Amino acid sequence: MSERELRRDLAVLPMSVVRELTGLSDRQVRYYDQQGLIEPQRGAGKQRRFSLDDVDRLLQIAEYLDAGYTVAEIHEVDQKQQRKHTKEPSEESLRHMLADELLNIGRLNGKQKF
DNA sequence: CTTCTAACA
DNA sequence: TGTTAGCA
Repeated sequence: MSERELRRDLAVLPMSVVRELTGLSDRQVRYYDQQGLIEPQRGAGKQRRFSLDDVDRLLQIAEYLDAGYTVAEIHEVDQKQQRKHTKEPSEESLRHMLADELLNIGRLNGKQKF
Protein backbone atom coordinates (compact mmCIF):
# COMPACT_ATOMS: atom_id res chain seq x y z
CA MET A 1 0.00 0.00 0.00
CA SER A 2 2.18 2.81 -1.19
CA GLU A 3 2.03 5.82 -3.48
CA ARG A 4 -1.67 6.49 -3.08
CA GLU A 5 -0.72 10.13 -3.31
CA LEU A 6 -1.99 11.93 -6.36
CA ARG A 7 0.91 12.84 -8.59
CA ARG A 8 0.02 16.40 -9.60
CA ASP A 9 3.30 16.60 -11.46
CA LEU A 10 2.54 13.72 -13.79
CA ALA A 11 1.67 14.98 -17.26
CA VAL A 12 -1.02 12.68 -18.54
CA LEU A 13 -3.83 15.01 -19.48
CA PRO A 14 -4.63 15.68 -23.15
CA MET A 15 -5.71 19.03 -24.50
CA SER A 16 -9.39 18.05 -24.47
CA VAL A 17 -9.36 17.51 -20.70
CA VAL A 18 -7.41 20.67 -19.96
CA ARG A 19 -9.80 22.60 -22.14
CA GLU A 20 -12.78 21.49 -20.10
CA LEU A 21 -11.01 21.72 -16.74
CA THR A 22 -9.90 25.30 -17.35
CA GLY A 23 -12.65 26.58 -19.59
CA LEU A 24 -9.93 27.96 -21.85
CA SER A 25 -9.83 27.39 -25.59
CA ASP A 26 -7.06 25.19 -26.90
CA ARG A 27 -5.93 28.24 -28.85
CA GLN A 28 -5.35 30.08 -25.59
CA VAL A 29 -3.60 27.16 -23.94
CA ARG A 30 -1.22 26.82 -26.89
CA TYR A 31 -0.63 30.54 -26.92
CA TYR A 32 0.34 30.60 -23.23
CA ASP A 33 2.63 27.69 -23.92
CA GLN A 34 4.16 29.59 -26.79
CA GLN A 35 4.68 32.56 -24.49
CA GLY A 36 6.56 30.32 -22.10
CA LEU A 37 4.02 30.62 -19.30
CA ILE A 38 3.66 26.85 -19.15
CA GLU A 39 5.87 23.99 -20.22
CA PRO A 40 3.71 20.96 -20.90
CA GLN A 41 5.34 17.64 -21.61
CA ARG A 42 5.17 16.35 -25.16
CA GLY A 43 4.01 12.98 -26.27
CA ALA A 44 3.93 11.15 -29.55
CA GLY A 45 3.39 13.47 -32.46
CA LYS A 46 4.27 16.54 -30.39
CA GLN A 47 1.00 16.28 -28.56
CA ARG A 48 0.97 18.19 -25.30
CA ARG A 49 0.53 16.23 -22.08
CA PHE A 50 -0.48 18.33 -19.07
CA SER A 51 -0.22 17.59 -15.36
CA LEU A 52 -2.62 18.77 -12.68
CA ASP A 53 0.03 21.31 -11.77
CA ASP A 54 -0.16 22.61 -15.32
CA VAL A 55 -3.92 22.93 -14.96
CA ASP A 56 -3.47 24.89 -11.75
CA ARG A 57 -0.92 27.04 -13.50
CA LEU A 58 -3.29 27.65 -16.40
CA LEU A 59 -6.04 28.66 -13.99
CA GLN A 60 -3.48 30.92 -12.37
CA ILE A 61 -2.56 32.51 -15.69
CA ALA A 62 -6.16 33.04 -16.68
CA GLU A 63 -6.79 34.71 -13.35
CA TYR A 64 -4.00 37.22 -13.89
CA LEU A 65 -4.89 37.84 -17.48
CA ASP A 66 -8.46 38.87 -16.87
CA ALA A 67 -7.20 40.81 -13.85
CA GLY A 68 -5.51 43.01 -16.41
CA TYR A 69 -1.96 41.70 -16.38
CA THR A 70 0.00 41.25 -19.57
CA VAL A 71 1.98 38.13 -20.39
CA ALA A 72 5.20 40.05 -19.72
CA GLU A 73 3.98 41.12 -16.29
CA ILE A 74 3.09 37.57 -15.39
CA HIS A 75 6.63 36.59 -16.24
CA GLU A 76 7.90 39.33 -13.97
CA VAL A 77 5.96 38.18 -10.95
CA ASP A 78 7.19 34.67 -11.69
CA GLN A 79 10.77 35.84 -11.42
CA LYS A 80 10.15 37.81 -8.25
CA GLN A 81 8.66 34.68 -6.82
CA GLN A 82 11.54 32.46 -7.85
CA ARG A 83 13.91 34.52 -5.72
CA LYS A 84 11.79 34.13 -2.61
CA HIS A 85 11.09 30.53 -3.46
CA THR A 86 14.75 29.54 -3.90
CA LYS A 87 14.70 27.66 -0.56
CA GLU A 88 12.04 26.09 1.58
CA PRO A 89 10.31 22.95 0.31
CA SER A 90 6.84 23.85 -0.88
CA GLU A 91 3.69 22.54 0.72
CA GLU A 92 0.22 22.14 -0.69
CA SER A 93 -1.15 25.42 0.61
CA LEU A 94 1.95 27.29 -0.42
CA ARG A 95 0.68 27.37 -3.98
CA HIS A 96 -2.44 29.22 -2.93
CA MET A 97 -0.49 31.52 -0.68
CA LEU A 98 1.59 32.50 -3.66
CA ALA A 99 -1.51 33.56 -5.55
CA ASP A 100 -2.56 36.11 -2.95
CA GLU A 101 0.99 37.25 -2.47
CA LEU A 102 1.49 37.86 -6.16
CA LEU A 103 -1.77 39.76 -6.37
CA ASN A 104 -0.55 42.00 -3.56
CA ILE A 105 2.74 42.62 -5.32
CA GLY A 106 0.88 43.86 -8.35
CA ARG A 107 -1.28 46.12 -6.20
CA LEU A 108 1.71 47.63 -4.41
CA ASN A 109 3.29 48.06 -7.80
CA GLY A 110 0.82 50.76 -8.73
CA LYS A 111 -1.58 48.64 -10.67
CA GLN A 112 -5.11 49.39 -9.62
CA LYS A 113 -6.55 46.95 -12.13
CA PHE A 114 -8.94 45.34 -9.69
C1' DC B 1 -11.39 11.69 -34.73
C1' DT B 2 -7.93 14.68 -31.96
C1' DT B 3 -3.99 17.59 -31.82
C1' DC B 4 -0.34 20.44 -34.01
C1' DT B 5 1.64 24.58 -36.48
C1' DA B 6 1.15 28.54 -39.11
C1' DA B 7 -1.39 32.17 -41.00
C1' DC B 8 -5.17 35.61 -41.70
C1' DA B 9 -10.95 37.02 -43.85
C1' DT C 1 -8.69 35.27 -30.10
C1' DG C 2 -11.30 32.81 -33.49
C1' DT C 3 -10.80 30.07 -37.15
C1' DT C 4 -9.20 27.56 -40.93
C1' DA C 5 -5.87 24.90 -43.70
C1' DG C 6 -2.91 20.87 -44.14
C1' DC C 7 -0.23 17.41 -41.54
C1' DA C 8 0.58 13.70 -38.18
